Amino acid sequence: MAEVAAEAHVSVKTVSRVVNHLPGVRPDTADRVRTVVERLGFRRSGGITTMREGRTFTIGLVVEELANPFYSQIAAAVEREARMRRHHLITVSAENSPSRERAVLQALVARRVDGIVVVPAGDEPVADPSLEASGIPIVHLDRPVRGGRYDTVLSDNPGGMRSAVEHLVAHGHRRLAFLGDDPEFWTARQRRESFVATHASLGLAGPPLVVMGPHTDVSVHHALTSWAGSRPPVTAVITGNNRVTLLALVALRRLGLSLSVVAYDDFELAELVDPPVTAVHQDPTAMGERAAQALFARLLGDESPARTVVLPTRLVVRGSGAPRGAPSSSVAAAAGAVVE
Amino acid sequence: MAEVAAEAHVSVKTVSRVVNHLPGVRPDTADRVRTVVERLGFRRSGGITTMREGRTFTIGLVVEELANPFYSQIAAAVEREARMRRHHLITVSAENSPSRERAVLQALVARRVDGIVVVPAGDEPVADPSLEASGIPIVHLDRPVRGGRYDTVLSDNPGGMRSAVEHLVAHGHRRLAFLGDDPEFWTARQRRESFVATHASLGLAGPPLVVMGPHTDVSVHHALTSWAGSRPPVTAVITGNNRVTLLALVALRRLGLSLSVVAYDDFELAELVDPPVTAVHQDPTAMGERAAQALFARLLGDESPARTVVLPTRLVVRGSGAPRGAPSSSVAAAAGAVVE
DNA sequence: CGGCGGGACGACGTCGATGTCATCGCGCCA
DNA sequence: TGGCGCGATGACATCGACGTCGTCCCGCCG
Repeated sequence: MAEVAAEAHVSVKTVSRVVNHLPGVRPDTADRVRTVVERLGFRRSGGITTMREGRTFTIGLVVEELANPFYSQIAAAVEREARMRRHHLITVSAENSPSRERAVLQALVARRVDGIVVVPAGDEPVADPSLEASGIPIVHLDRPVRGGRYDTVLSDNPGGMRSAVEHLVAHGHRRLAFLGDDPEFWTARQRRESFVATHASLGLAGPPLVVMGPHTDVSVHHALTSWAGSRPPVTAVITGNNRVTLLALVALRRLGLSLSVVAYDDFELAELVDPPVTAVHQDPTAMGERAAQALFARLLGDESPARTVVLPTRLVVRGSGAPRGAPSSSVAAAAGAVVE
Repeated sequence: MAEVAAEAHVSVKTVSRVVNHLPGVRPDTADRVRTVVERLGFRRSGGITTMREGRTFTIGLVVEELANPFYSQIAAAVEREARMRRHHLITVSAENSPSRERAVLQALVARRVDGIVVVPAGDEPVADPSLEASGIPIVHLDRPVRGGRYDTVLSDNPGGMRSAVEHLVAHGHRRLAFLGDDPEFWTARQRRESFVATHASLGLAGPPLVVMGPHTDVSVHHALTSWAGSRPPVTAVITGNNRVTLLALVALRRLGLSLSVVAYDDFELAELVDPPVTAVHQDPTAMGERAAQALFARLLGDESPARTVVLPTRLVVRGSGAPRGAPSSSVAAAAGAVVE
């Protein structure tokens, strides 16, 4: 800038005025400055406004794994909201490790991001004094954190699971199983609990069948074969999230089993699998939008108490919920057992 | 920092030394300072290093659409490479608009990112003097730009398309069609050209059948029905990218057509579609990694001339390439028509 | 013709952290 | 006991841009 000023025989202040379209500069002087600015390819140093204004017009997003479609849809939504407000988005994968998450959050705070949307890795709040002292607004997404001092956007896991179980039961299934992900995940536990509760409230016989992760193709393979071979056999499986769904569908195909499936987490090609997969749709786009909107509300000065929003899920029926494979008589028998 | 210094009865310089683990501070003094730092929750102002070092330890990624799995895999790979090098990643969707891309690049330059990976929206270089004057390293990914002054990482589109065509012909298909995406995309044009060239080089009869996008379900529906009804009928379709693949598979299912399909762009559930979809695998993860590596090489001072890397594709055979649906005699007849 | 008002412009301080160099104080040796 | 050397520490300038306020000059009016 000093260079430009010298070249144009003005002070840096005048250059500043011209660059920022401030009044108080004679047109001919402004022209001269603009010419030099053009010639020297001068640009403001950007990072400097950070210092004075204390804003970086950048927000951070911490997810588990960016390659997972669930999170990439969230990231796309958050980025769009940010872009609409002339902010940039820094996205980081924390790989579901609380220690990594803490490091990542600290790094984002050090970068002076204006706010953070985070899918928490653990249930415990990140006890980082500097993070709290920074006063940077945070929004929790998809999973709550004990204490709940921050805005939180969740999906209605109990409702989603209930709709899945009820759908299967309505189609005559009486022996259902839940193939959940790692119970370390809050969402996995929520879905398990709702599965068990709904199982009981519908008066289904026997203990609820549940196998939690973390899963590999082997563990899924084992769970499915044992369920299919049990007496009476399991006729329908609910998968706990998109990772589990993928493993389960592959295993079912390889094993030649034709259990009914309801997938928790909808996916783009659900319609194309044979049979088309009925799924609980969570709308990660809406989740990302709501989280970003809550964050920007805080950035605009919203000082109200932390809120928790629970977004509804939607059961997308595509056919995989109907009884298949087993002789129709057995289905009829099962259906005959319905109370009421 | 001044606050800490006053509290600890030392100068800001000494605080600086302690915080940065610089030598020349008595252990007891350092302890005292650390205690105060802890108590006041002091953190370096991050953005400030920008001013002196001129580095932000942040790189930018510009893609078309973050929700598209192809790009989200790229983003995940670039983010991982960046994280390994203690850099942050700002990801922006340019929605395939050159003007938006230009604005986005300018914003990233103003943010003083250290480097940029961009999937160019157009063929023409972004003629922005300030961008070039900034001296910020840029790597082009997936699509080249005229002039080619920057490092570029591409996928072997001609080779990928050739492998797809050859695979289908090897399975007896003689009437193939290409359902390409918008020819505004360089990759779409490359694949079209390779389809036509391979079609000719294999001595297939008749003009190559090509319908380019942009596509909607209607346009895809129309193309597929007209191909299926042509004389002799088309027996195999190559889809131009993951967007087109999705539309085509849905349309085929709805129409009840059983054309063979080879998808350009592999996808996670390709194995689960009925029949499993043979696909040209581009490995977006490797593309993102290579691009990031090239960028960081520049950041470390690599001054060599711009290089272009072309990554190989891999045909993942899953069964959808084999003739289907049509009476076996017609396939046999087609197979009988093979020259040699 | 002199004073006054106002537009145009520049000197200087500011932000947060750090490089540079001066200084301070202490112990040791001649 | 005076001087010297060295480790510890601080004062100050610096980076880039902008806010504040003073200054300068010109034209207009009494």
